[in-house]
Amino acid sequence: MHGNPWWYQRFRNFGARVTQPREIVINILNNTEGHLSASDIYVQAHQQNPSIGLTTVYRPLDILTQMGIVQKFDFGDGRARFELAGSPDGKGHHHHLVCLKCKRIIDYSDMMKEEKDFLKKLEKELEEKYDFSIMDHMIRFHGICSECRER
Amino acid sequence: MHGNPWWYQRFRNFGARVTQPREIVINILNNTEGHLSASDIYVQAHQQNPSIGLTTVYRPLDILTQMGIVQKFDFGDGRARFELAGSPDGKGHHHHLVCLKCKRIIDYSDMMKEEKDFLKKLEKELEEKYDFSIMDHMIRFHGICSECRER
DNA sequence: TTAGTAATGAAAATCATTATCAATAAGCGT
DNA sequence: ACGCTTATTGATAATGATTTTCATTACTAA
Repeated sequence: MHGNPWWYQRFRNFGARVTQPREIVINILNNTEGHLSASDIYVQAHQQNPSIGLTTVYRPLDILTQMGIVQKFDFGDGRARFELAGSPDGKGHHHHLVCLKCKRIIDYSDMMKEEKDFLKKLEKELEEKYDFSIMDHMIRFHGICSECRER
Repeated sequence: MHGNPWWYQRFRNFGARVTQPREIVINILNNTEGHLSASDIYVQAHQQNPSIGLTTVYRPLDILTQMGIVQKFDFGDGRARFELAGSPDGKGHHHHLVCLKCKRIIDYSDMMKEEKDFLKKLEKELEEKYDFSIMDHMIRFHGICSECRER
């Protein structure tokens, strides 16, 4: 409300305090491209403030995920990946193609208009039928990327 | 072709042998409801054949996932979950609502006709644009279930 | 300022998954 | 059916990401 980042209020509503480690983790996610693992984030966080340990990266990530600010992914390479969730209709919104062989990830954001139309109806139906408050969604395709197909 | 299960040929095409452990794992997935973890499957497999160890459950699951016969999920409770993929238009086809608080999973299979229409177009576009062979897809919604909302 | 409590940081613990390697068994040709 | 070749298995040990623990520190409200 006073020039505070957009997520300050969400923290308060959630009953969570705004702390430096949490702020740092959000900023790293906000400023870095790609799908970051906990230790990717740790490296950066630790540079910014060497007192921050790995544990203190996991915990903010966990709470941020519960709040719906961060999305947690498992692409099958043995470590979790994190991204800012962003709003489902905002510009950063995208989904993933995952290669079953090499685990390569391709981001796409095609046909978002059609996706939005479809999901709007579907979400409405699901929320009513299952009495469930939908906060975000995730769409993923599995298959074989061009490089793996040629081998 | 001679009364063999449907997946025999897919094994051969993939260059994999048809073995008892693999057969047992597929049958367990086929006969059991829900989202089974590796050790859920191990318990049953070990009952059917006590010589089967945990390692020999993980390995078939891995290869079956690579073949696209099995889908591997991570719902955030620290262990992977497995399901027969089934065909995207078959009867078992469904997706998930995942509660961010209690991790409860709700299966749904609503609006499959609309989903199919939407995905058919989207997949075509993605396959061409990214030169990627799509084998299956996964849709998931995150939010808060009715029980968690009331607390 | 002080009490009350949430959050941190370091280290140790947990626990699912993977690697290793000798033993076994599929599938192929004969 | 027989043996050959090699993928697969099974037991164990190793790995490594994530959690737990607990004493310390830092918010927040009164």
